Amino acid sequence: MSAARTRAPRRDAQRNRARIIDVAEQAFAAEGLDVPLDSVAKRAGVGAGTLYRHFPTREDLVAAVLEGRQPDLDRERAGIEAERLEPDAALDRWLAVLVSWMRAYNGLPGSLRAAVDARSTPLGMTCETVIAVTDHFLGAAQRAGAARPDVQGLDLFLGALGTAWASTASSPGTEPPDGRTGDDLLRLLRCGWAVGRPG
Amino acid sequence: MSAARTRAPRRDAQRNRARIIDVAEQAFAAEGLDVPLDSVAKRAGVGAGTLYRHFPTREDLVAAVLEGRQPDLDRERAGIEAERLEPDAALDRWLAVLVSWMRAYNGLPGSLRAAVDARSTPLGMTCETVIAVTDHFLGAAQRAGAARPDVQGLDLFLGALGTAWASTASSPGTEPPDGRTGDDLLRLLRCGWAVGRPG
Amino acid sequence: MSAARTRAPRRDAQRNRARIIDVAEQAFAAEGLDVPLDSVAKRAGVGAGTLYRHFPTREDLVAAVLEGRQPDLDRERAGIEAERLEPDAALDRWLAVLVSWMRAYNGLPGSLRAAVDARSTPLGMTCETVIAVTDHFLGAAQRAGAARPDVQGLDLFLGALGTAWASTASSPGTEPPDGRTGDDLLRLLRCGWAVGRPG
Amino acid sequence: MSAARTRAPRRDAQRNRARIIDVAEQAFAAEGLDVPLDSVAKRAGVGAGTLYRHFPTREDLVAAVLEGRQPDLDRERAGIEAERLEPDAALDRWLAVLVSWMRAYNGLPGSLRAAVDARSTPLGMTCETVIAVTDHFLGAAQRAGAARPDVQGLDLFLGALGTAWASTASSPGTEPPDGRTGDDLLRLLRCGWAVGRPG
DNA sequence: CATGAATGAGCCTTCATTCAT
DNA sequence: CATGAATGAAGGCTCATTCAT
Repeated sequence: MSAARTRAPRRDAQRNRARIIDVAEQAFAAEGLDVPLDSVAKRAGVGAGTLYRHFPTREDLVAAVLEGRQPDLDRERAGIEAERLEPDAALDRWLAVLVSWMRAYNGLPGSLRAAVDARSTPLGMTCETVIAVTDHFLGAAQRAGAARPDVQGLDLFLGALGTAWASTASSPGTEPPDGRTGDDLLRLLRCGWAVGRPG
Repeated sequence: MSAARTRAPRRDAQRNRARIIDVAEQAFAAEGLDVPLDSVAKRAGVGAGTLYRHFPTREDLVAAVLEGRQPDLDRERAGIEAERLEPDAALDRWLAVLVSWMRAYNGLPGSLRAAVDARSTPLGMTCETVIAVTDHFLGAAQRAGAARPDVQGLDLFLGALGTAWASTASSPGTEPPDGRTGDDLLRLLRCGWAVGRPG
Repeated sequence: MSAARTRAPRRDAQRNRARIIDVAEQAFAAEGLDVPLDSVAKRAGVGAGTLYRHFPTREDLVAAVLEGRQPDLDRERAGIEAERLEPDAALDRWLAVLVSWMRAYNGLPGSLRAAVDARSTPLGMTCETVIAVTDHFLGAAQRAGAARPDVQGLDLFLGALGTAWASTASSPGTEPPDGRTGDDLLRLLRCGWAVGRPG
Repeated sequence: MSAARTRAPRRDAQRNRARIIDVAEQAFAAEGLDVPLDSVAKRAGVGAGTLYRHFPTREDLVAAVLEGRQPDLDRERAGIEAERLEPDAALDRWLAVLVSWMRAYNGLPGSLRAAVDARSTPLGMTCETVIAVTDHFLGAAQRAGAARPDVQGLDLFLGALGTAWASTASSPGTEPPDGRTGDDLLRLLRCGWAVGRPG
């Protein structure tokens, strides 16, 4: 790995790219996905053109930020699998992770919602990855007879999206309501396949 | 009450108000809740100031439009009750009505979502009315042991909101994906209490 | 003229409109048709939106400015006709007027060139008007056997456009070269019909 | 000629230069002279700096591209002379060639127009070359009494420029109107001297 | 000598809200 | 009470040119 041979005219470029992503992450978290890209560029100490060179589309930037958080998602997944839970409980947990992930930035559900329809975009691919994992957990639950067979990962993904959206303020600044987090909604969503037997 | 002495003081106003609402309804349906108010005013044949006088806030206009559709909702409710279904089936039906109602205009879920947090506004009161009905059906189901006791009408309202949102394109023109209408999502939502036991 | 009865909520609007046109005329003359509209608005002392309200398109503004100069053109035409010249001489004179008119603002030939292809726009209609006059003079010359019968007003208009263009700097700032005005070109253009009898 | 001893010092440079010109030719033809130089560099597989080193100015690049097409022009000229036409017919043919040559790339007339005023630049020298040939044909016609004596090659060059410009859409994509090609204009231009005998 | 990343000014457009008439 | 003109901030995007590597 002592690969310090490659000509590296990209040293600062990569640094800039990383800084942009870093700044964007914070900006998204603080002001939502709608924050003016100019302000991101400024805060990152680069020109507008530089940001644009790296991320021609806002979506591209969002995708890059999410990519940076991918390890977290992988870790969560591994954690769930390591616990060797019942299939339905595992799915349960995964959905909770999903919703939480979607709520990271204001407006993220909306972007993901749009990306699901437009595969092939970087963000669309991120969705596909996540949906695949969901399918994985869902499949196990279905094989165990713990989930309805006519449901797909995409359904759950969209359901989680709606849940995350409903529990998030759409307009930046609106607070995540009065204690009514998405938990109640999530509970409903879980019930969908975990069989909400009151008994 | 003493007949017609005044030339046309309030007559015009009411006519204008009605026309604005009518035009807005069409505009909302066609272009979503984001239509420039200017264009609504123009299409209604009134000045921007007039529209503004009647509806100081876009929310007010939305509320007025929804008010006009309230009878439909009442009728639906009456219809469900007239059928004397099992409590859970009735709730089921009501939720379907709810989601459908929320999907009438692009962007409506978002406005309702915001209004729920800000009661006292006209739109917030509309929400309360609808939530009350939901509580009515939910209560019956709960008393019949057909629904979890720890869920509230607000939860279902928010759930329906998320469902309606997820099944609606945010940007006008984007089609409700590949056949995956909100029905699948709705099914999940219903399952939450309707007991989705595959067996 | 004592017509001060009509409700006139447009008094200032018209004043603004006039001022914008006036300022634009100067700006076009000084910096060419490419001046930033923002600067025109600023110089006219109005907001960007106001300018935009009056002239949604740059073309609309150009058309309005030209409209203001229409009387000049009419006067020129009347003057030519008053002289009762031979048909070919009259056409000759009119073409000179045309070229001169086209050279008023840097970039005008280009806008007119585009407008000819897209009738129905305000600028396109201006073109049509001018072409009609050209057809008038050309027709007379043709009937007198002094001009080729297979040429149309549009041909001469385009020819004049090319002539005006060739004698005007395209990039603002470049001076109208070294004494080589459009006269030489115009001479060529005139010859096209003045002596072009195939027979 | 003595085979390949030097690794590739000048070889690359020349190869790059050639490739850039080649790519630029295609880009100019497809998108006009306004293509972003960045894109040309990218398509040529070189860095922007490299392109810039070879051609400090866009004009320089244009000149280089035209230089590449010079043989065609020479061949045309030779062809005309080989036919031993009457002087006026020869000039006629040459002008047609000229206009056609000017219409090769969108925006070319504009660049040439500017270059005429600024001799000494590479593009200006290209113009001079072409004007010289025009003078050659024109002179012959004048000596034969077939062309007005007070016209110069530069006049015809500018006339051809205007003709080429007027018959070319400025915005890429706009078609050369409804069948009205530059032929009609060219016809006018030809007439200017072909029959313009003052006598 | 090549690379290609960074710069950064500049323009157009939209629309909610106010207020003179 | 209606009108509709004016406001004016704000944001996304491009691209020629430079210069560090």
